[in-house]
Amino acid sequence: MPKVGMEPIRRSALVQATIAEIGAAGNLGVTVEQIAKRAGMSTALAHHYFGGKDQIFLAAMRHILREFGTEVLQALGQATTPFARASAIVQSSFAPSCFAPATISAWMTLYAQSQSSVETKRLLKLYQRRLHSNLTHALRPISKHPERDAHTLAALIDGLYLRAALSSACDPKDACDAALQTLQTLIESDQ
Amino acid sequence: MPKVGMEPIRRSALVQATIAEIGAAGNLGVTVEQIAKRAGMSTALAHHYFGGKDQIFLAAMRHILREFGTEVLQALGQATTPFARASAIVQSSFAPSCFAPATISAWMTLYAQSQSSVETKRLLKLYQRRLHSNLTHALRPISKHPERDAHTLAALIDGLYLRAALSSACDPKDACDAALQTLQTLIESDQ
DNA sequence: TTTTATTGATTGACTAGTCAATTAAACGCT
DNA sequence: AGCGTTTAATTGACTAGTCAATCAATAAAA
Repeated sequence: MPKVGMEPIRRSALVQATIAEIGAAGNLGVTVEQIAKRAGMSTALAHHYFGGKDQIFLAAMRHILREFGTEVLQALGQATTPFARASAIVQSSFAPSCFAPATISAWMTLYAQSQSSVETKRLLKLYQRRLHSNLTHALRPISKHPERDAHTLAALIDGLYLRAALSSACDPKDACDAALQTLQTLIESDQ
Repeated sequence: MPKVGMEPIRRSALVQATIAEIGAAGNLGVTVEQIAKRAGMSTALAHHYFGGKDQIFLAAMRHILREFGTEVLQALGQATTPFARASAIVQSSFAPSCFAPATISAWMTLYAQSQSSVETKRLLKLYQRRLHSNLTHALRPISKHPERDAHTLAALIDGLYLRAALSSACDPKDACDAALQTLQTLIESDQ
């Protein structure tokens, strides 16, 4: 029963299903059939709309990155002071949505895939550049070394995320507090 | 031409070949056949000694972690002051051996696999615990918050490593300097 | 003769991707 | 409004390939 205009609906369903399946499996060992089944369609249709498995995965990765980007943008919009801006970026990075099992798995997979897929690497670099740029902009009025501190803070966020995501008693709040604490220390230091 | 006592030789060759293949492929999409071929034996023999693909990969991961552990231990042995100890840990984490393509890929794979393999997760936690413990011990005499600063520094190391490993112009030295700089800042801060 | 090392050949299962065929909506023409 | 044509949606069935794991058989050392 073909209804016209299904393409965006199907694509979105496939992206959602992909993220869900990666979350359930924990890695990229997910078949197109599983994804298509969860999205309520045949594998042929999935191939029809995306062309291949790689494209499906890339679309899912882009979706996660875009979602994170809007979350940061929204948090930044409500911040009025430079410190509040830096703080908002940190807090967005440890938002509950970033710790959904599917998101964690997708993020880890992103790192692993970046070693063999240039497009995945490009995506990851894009995320890192944006994070760095946002932090630099926020820190410029309050830090003596905005670039350097942004770099440190960005790496710290990634590292704390890794540790929090891996820990069984995964507590995003502790990681967030640690990052905020270090942010404070960095801007207070003269050196 | 069966010579007795081949087991340790074969196992070691398989581990080396696994790391090399992961480095060449960039991910876990490596077949037992490729590994066995590089190690100069049949797939049947690889299965004979390790039981299965998972075991081969786990052995490779353990090997990398053990190698890193001895590197840290050696660096610690030459350090006399607390600061030198902390510095040695940081520098070991950014040693050239950690940035061999194969090591980078293995490390990324480790993160990704930890989401679906409990044994891999266990290995990764072991590494993190050791790093944290080493840092805490080194920082105790020179930091007002040894535990907290160790946690921060450990996360920073992981994050800086990720960024350095991902960057095209991969410069371990810059990452190392950034970590040392932050170490300095942390122990100088009263707060 | 027992044990260890070793492999070629094979099996069984799985998977990405293709394709021809089907259904019905949309469109154009009168 | 009716009718034929084009187009989008959809899938079952199939292909061609891959891969982990097994096993029976062989060779030589103990």
